[in-house]
Amino acid sequence: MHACDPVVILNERFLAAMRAAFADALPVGADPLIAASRNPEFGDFQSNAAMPLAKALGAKPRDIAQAIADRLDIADIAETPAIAGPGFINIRLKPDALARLLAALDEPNLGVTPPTTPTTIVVDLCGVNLAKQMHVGHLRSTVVGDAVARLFERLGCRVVRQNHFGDWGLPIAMVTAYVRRLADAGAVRLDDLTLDDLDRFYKKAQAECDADTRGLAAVRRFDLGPKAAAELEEQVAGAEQRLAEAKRALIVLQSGDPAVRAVWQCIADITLSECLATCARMHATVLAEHTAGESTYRDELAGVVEDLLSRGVAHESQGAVVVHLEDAGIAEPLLIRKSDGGFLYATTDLAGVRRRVQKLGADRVVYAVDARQSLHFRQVFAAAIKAGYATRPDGSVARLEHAAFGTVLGEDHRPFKTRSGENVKLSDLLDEAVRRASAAVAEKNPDLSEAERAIVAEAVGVGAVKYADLSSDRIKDYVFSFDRMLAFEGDTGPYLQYALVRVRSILRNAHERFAVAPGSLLARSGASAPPAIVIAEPAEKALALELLRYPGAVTSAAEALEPHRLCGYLFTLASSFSAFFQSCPVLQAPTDETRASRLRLAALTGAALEAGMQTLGVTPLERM
RNA sequence: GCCCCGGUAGCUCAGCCGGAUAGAGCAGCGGUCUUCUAAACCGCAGGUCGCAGGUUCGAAUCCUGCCCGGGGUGCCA
Repeated sequence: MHACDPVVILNERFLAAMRAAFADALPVGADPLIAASRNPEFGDFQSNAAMPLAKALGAKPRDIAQAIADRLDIADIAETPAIAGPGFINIRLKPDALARLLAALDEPNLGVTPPTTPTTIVVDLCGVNLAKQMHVGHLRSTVVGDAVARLFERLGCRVVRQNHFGDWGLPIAMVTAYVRRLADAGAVRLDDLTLDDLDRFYKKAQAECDADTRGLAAVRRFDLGPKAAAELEEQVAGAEQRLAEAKRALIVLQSGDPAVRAVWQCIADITLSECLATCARMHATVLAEHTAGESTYRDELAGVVEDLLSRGVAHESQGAVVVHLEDAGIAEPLLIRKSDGGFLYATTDLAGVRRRVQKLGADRVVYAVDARQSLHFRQVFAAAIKAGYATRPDGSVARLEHAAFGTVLGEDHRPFKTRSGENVKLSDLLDEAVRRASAAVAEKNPDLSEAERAIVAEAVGVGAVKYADLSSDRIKDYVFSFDRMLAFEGDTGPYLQYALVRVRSILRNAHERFAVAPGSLLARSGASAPPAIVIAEPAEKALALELLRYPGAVTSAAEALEPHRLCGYLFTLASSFSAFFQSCPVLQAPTDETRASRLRLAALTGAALEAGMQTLGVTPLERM
C-alpha cells in the first residue's frame, strides 16, 4: 500500500537488507523503525533498527547499522546512507526520486490504497434526544463521529452511520403525556409546535415529575414549620402523581395506542427534522436514513433478556437481571432489566451491537460518545462479546470501540454553559461563530460581494468551530474560545481555508495570464502529460516531503479513530505551502519549466488540502 | 473505597506502539507587502515535560508509588 510513501518503501528495503545481513539470526518481528528525520541536517528519513538488534545479535549497534547499510538496495531513490550517533542510519532522498514519488501520488486517491477485502464500519454518532435542542453536548459526537466516518470512507471502506436517537423511555413518555394534555385542552396545536416549545415542555414535564423528597425530609427534620411542610408535601404528592401518570403513559405508548403514538410521532418528526437541518449546516452527513432510534429496538429488548437468561449469560440479582463481567476484568455487573421489569439503555445498546454486527455486517463498530460513558461501553462490549452478539457469520468477533471524547469547557474551565447555566444551543453557537466570521471577512476582504461574503462567513464560521473541536486529542477536555478559533492565526480552520484559497488564486491567475488549463496540471484531473516536477529549492523539498505524508496521515488517523492527527498533518502541510508561497514565486518563476513544476506542486497541494478538509467536513473555498 | 481520563512554555495545545538539541500557535520583542490574497512569511526570547523511584545504550513517551484536577461507580440516559 501507499506506493508513494517513502516510509513504506524504505521499510520494505530495510527489511530486505536486514534479512540479507542476518538471515536466521534476525529476530522475528524485527522492525526497520523508519521515521522522518526531525532535523534536516541528518537527512530526510532514518532507521533506528540497529540499536534494538544489538542485544539480540550480540554485536555493536554501529556494526549492525553498517551491515544493514551495506546490503541496502536504495540507489534508485536515495543517496548513500550515512551512519551516525549510536547507530542511526540516515537517508537522504534524491530530488528526482521525490519527483517520481509525487507523480505516483498524483492519482484520484492521492496514494491511499483501498482495503483488499471489503470492510464495513458502523459509526454511532450524533445521539440527539427527542424533544430536546441540539446543544454543545451533541457537537462533539456529531463532528467527531462524522469525521471518523469520512476517514474510513476515504480509505475505501463501507461506512454505515447510525444516529442512536433517544426517542424512547420514561422521560419521552413524560413529555408525550404533557404535550397530549396541552393539545387536548386546546392550549397548543400539534401542527404549530416548534422544537423550542418542545424543549420547554420537556423541562416542565421533568420538573413536574421531580419530587422534592429531600427538601421535604429536610423541612421535617429541622421542623421548619407546618406551612413549608404542607407546601412540600403537596409538591411531592403532585410529582408522584405526575410520575405515576408518566409510567402509565409509557405503557400506553408501548402498547401502540394510536392517539398517543400520533403525538409521539409528531414530537419525533419535529425533533429529527431540526436535528438533520443542524447536521446539514455543519456539513456532517447525518440523514434520515441513518436514524436508528431507541424505539426501533423496543420489540427486541425482552427477547435479549430472555435469551441471555436462558443461556446463562445473565442472572437474576436482587430482583433485577444482570450480566456479570468479572471474567472480563470488570467488577461492576451490567444491569439489563430493572426489578420492576423495565429495560435500561444497556439493554438497548446490547440489541444495538447485535443488529450492527449481525444485520448491518459490521467488522468494526465505533461509538462517538462522551468519555463519561466509558464504563458503560466497556460493560456493554464485554457483555455483547460474552453473549456472542459481536460474532460475525464467519465466526470472527467484530471490533467494538468507544471513540470517547472529553468535555467542551468555557473560558472558566467549567463545562461550557450560558450565563444562566443552560446548555448552549448548537445553532446559537454556530450563529455566533458565523457572525464573527462575517465581521472578519468584511474587514479582511471588502471586495467580496455581500452574497459571497455570506457564503464565505458561513463556511469560515462553521469550519472554525468544527476544526477547533477536531484538532485537539479527542479524549481531552478542551476550552472553547471564539477568539482563538476565529483568530485566523495558527492552527485553525480559517488558516487551512486560507492556504487553499492562495493555491486556487495562483491556479486562477495561471489560467488567465498564461492560459494554463486547470485540468492540464494533474494526472488525477485528467492531464495526459502533466508537467515534470523539479525539486530544487529547500521550500520545494519540504513541501514535497510533506505531500508524501498524506496517505499515511489519513490511514493512521482512521486506524486510531483520531481526526486530530489529520488536522495536525494538514496544518503542517498548509505551513509548508505558506513557506513555499513566500520563497518560491510560481507565476514569476525564472523559467517556464520551473513555473510548470511549481504549478503542479501547487495543484497537488491544493488537492491534498481539499481532500483533507473534506475528510474533516471543513468547507474548501475559492476565495475568502 | 475501587476504576477510568488528564497534568508539557505566561495562555491554548501537539509530540506519548522509547531514539539525536522537547515542537506549534497566541501573547512579548524585531524584521518582510511596486511583485501569485500580509487572514501570510522570517527571526529573537521563553520549559525542573506534576513529583519520586525503576526498566533501558537511550524515557515527555514504558512500569510502580505518590500529589493535583476531572469523571464514573446496581435499578436515569
